[in-house]
Amino acid sequence: MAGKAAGEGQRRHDAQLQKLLKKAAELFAAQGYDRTSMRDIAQATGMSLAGLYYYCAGKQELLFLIQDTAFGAILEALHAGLPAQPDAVARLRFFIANHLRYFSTHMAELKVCSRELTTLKAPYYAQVAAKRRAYFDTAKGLLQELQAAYGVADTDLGTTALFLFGALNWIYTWYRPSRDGDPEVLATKLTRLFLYGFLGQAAWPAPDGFAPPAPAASPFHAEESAHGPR
Amino acid sequence: MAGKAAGEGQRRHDAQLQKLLKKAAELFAAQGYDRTSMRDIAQATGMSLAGLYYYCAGKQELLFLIQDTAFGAILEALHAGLPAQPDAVARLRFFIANHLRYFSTHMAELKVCSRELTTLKAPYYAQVAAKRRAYFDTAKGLLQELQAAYGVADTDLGTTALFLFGALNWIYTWYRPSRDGDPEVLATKLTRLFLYGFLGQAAWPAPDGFAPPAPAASPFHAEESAHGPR
DNA sequence: GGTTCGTTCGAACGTTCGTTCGAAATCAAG
DNA sequence: CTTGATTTCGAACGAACGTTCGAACGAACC
Repeated sequence: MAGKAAGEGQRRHDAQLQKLLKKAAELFAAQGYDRTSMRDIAQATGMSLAGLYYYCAGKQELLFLIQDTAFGAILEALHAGLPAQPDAVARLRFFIANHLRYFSTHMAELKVCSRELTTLKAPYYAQVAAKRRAYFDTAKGLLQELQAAYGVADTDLGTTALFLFGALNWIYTWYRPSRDGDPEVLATKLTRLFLYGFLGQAAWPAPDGFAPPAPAASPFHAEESAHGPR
Repeated sequence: MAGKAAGEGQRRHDAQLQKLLKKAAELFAAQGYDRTSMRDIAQATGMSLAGLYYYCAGKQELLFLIQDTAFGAILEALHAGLPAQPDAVARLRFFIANHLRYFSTHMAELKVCSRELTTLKAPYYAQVAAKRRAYFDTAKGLLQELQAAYGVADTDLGTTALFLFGALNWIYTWYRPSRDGDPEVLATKLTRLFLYGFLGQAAWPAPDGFAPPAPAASPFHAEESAHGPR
């Protein structure tokens, strides 16, 4: 591999690494990081135990690469799509839908991101934490927008954002594609629940699951929101 | 220890076991189950490594006892207090407050319950899962009550309940008593957010954190709910 | 003192872990 | 074929793991 473009070998090398990361993520997601041994990963990839170390520096680096690329991708997709959203409500729904969309296509990776929050150590931890912080701050910014636009009195946006993140990050413990259906439908449901609450959900007209949220002038329809007991 | 009531020795034995469970829970919460060794626990309790096995059958049983007693206690407190609540809204708030109250006094144990959901194996897992299921079903029942009382159209209560559990179970990742304050205040905040949403929060008059929720005839105050952009 | 019983522990067992290393295998280029 | 770089792997290392076992301890009873 001297004369040839040197991109050929590079590409193959990268492809092998991606396959390794994919299998590792699946095992970490299924059994947890600590209960997964390098021997498990070797067997799943068809490589030998020693062969793994040609593609990565160690077990921690595997976890780091999984988390870092997952957070990077979800952040990139978020910032790529946000500017096209017409208003604050649509932006929040896009944030939620983006999260669920990425989750539905990379379930193992995102599960590992949620479950192994504190597993990485000194050199690796900081970089992932920075991306997670950026992600959180973006969400908090969206809530601030909503707060300003609708005159919401909320003295403690951080806590509110953490409740939302809780609902999002807990999904990995129960979501089953066959049972829980399309991520877009789930995103609509969670957006409505978060914005209008369990008792006020009906106030937001449900698009049949897919349509972007109707950017109605007023999110409340007076007649519909006047639910009372009986 | 033959003539003496045999309750004296029993009591001391139990006290020692409780101390062991407490320390084990703290270590499991701080480092995770897998990263905590029996040697760590021995050192934290002042016992020798072999001495631990006089009080428990093994590491898995430690985790089992921690999870089983925690779930048992929170379930008992829940069913003890629910009947005194006047209406469906008060019952939901009590459920949330009960969870946060128990969390604030047994942070390590509940963290271990949330984080090590799938760690227990065959003989132990089923019993804890049954209690967790009972806890979840109680919450779902409360939502059904609310649904009936307020005419909420929600085709999928299970998902809604899981969003609520997500917010609750995620708290262990960020809650710091000094920063995040009283659990009762947090419970009020989460109850309002869940029932009325981020945009509808103001509809529920905020008791200064402690008072039970006002069981207003209508949860929505028409004038206040008519927030629009700007 | 001697016996008994509940309690503690040092020492070790067998296993599994992450990682390393030097040698083989593979393969395009000269 | 030979060369040289890239890729693979068998074998082993030292460390840490959960658990076991038999001996020792201390306090109560005869």
